[in-house]
Amino acid sequence: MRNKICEELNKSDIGKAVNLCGWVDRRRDHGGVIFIDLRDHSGFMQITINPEDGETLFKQAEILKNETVIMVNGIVNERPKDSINKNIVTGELELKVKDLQILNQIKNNLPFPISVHDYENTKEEIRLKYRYLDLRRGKLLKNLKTRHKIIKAVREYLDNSGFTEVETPLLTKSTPEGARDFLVPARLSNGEFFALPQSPQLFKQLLMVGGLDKYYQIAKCFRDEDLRADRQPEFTQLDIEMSFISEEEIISFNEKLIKNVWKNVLNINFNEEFPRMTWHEAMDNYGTDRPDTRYEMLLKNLGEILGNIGFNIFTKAIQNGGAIKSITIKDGNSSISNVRIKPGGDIFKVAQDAGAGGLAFIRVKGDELETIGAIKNNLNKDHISNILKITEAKDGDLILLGAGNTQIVNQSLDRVRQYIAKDLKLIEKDKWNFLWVTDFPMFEMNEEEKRFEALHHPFCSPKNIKLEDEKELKEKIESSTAHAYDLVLNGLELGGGSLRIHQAKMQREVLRTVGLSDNQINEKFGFLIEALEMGAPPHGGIAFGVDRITMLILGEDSIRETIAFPKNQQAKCLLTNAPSNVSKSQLKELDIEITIDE
RNA sequence: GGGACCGUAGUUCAACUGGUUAGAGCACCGCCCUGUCACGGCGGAAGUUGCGGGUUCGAAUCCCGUCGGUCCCGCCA
Repeated sequence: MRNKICEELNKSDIGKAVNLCGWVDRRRDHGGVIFIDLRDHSGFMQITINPEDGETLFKQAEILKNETVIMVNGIVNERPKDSINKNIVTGELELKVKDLQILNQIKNNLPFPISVHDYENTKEEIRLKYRYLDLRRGKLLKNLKTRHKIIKAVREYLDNSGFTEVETPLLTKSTPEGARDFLVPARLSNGEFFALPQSPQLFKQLLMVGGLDKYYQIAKCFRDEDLRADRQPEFTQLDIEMSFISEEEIISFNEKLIKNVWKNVLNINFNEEFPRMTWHEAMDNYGTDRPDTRYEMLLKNLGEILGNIGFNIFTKAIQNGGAIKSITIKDGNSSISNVRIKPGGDIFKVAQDAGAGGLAFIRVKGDELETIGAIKNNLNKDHISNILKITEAKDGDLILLGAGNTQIVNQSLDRVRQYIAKDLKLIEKDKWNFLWVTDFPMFEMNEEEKRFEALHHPFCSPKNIKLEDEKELKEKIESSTAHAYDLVLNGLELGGGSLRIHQAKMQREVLRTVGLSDNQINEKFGFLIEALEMGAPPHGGIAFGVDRITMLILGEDSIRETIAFPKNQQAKCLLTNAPSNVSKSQLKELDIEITIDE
């Protein structure tokens, strides 16, 4: 059909006859001469039509509308010197048209403008409904190409490192804990359901038992939970698993893999090793397990000083086993007013929304502290100098304080820290702050349900627990640390992994600890435990969020900008109108009845 | 499940404190124009202000409800 694409053309083509296909991006009709910007996936080429070229041809060109699909045949000409357009690659050329064919006509009034010149901030709702038009606008195509480049770099790297890509089932078994499953009715086993995988976790472990040694997969995963800008019900993981491997080996290998992606896609080299931090250090200093290290304002512990000065809220916090922590805002006295940090203020509200009862503050003025009387009156010189020392606060700085339940103090100061960093524009652009967070606890207490939950998942291997000592196994496992690690980038979790449990006895014990009965364990995970009994090698791995990596590399705010056909926030596909009703006969075949009252 | 913000022409936006016939750019339709490149000029059509109700002499604007959208919390082993 065509023998060239627009941006392949250069001066060496002058005088040659070529066929081009594409869309009418824009028509400039001067009455006598008509210019058309022809657009294809590569870029633009101006085509020109004069009345002398033939009456039929000219009349055809006169009525061309934007986005009409055309094929043109003509001679590549050099443009007159004063008509060169430096803004486009083919700006020194034009195509003198001999023949023009309309391959597809368009209806009037497209839902939104396509041409880059009319690129407008279109409502996402209609962008999703007409996703194919949105794609044609170019930005999304560029994003998809970057995504492809990332995946290609990953595949090449892993292939060169001896990995095999294996597809694991999409129709699989529902498992308790974790996210809600998407269920699929199984016609041949009436009344029973498959679940779409939340991750290929157990299958990749079974591949290790099968001796595959090094596995990866660009895996679609499904979780039926509410959506966010960085969360879709179906998303893509880069899933990796290796056998006979240590935690250190996995971390350093994957660090190289990620560095390779940044090198290939952005041509950025990281010569230093990614910094590391234990989970406890992260929680202590940042109040979160995915710290954004692009800015300071670390959390400082003031419990020892302020816990016994006689200020009731502080005293209680410490007595109840909680914490008093602070963040220091450089020059906060001038940048943040009292209105904002007192009840009703925006910063106060951020802390409050995170569960904090309030937000105390201290303003440093010279070597004096300015704060409410109930705090100030109980501070002696030693207190003051210690506070200044720990908070590293100087004249003009503002110290914000949270007191109470440690988790709530951490969470609220973390949110306040992030909020202020954005508000005061403390985040430098083009920073790539990777961070490994290690040594996650195996379990945390779910206070509502009064039971332990796995912090990562119940297949992580606990550190330093001896399987032989029955008593130690039971006693120590609840408070144990996992061989688990997350890779964090600029405060966002890129991926996480662990060494897995490869011994059946340990796996049973961990599943018991998260509250499963032996019956439930056998029913839900019997196949895994059986496999572990038959010569499972020590193994471990990691999974990265491909959508998130792509989003960060592109500098987008939503993973929807990295996915060809994403769902909206109600988990609907506005293009196809899925999900939708199915016919009665379909339901009958499955013995399924819909019982929605209203 | 909860909170915040939003919904005006095909589209992007405007319309002051509630006050004429709800305006403008692009797109669309018609006419003119032989070197433009976000071409230009003249003219035209295009609106149940998401929907329903209320307050008012008067509602795009205020109130209530509802539908839709985005962001966030919960949730996401």
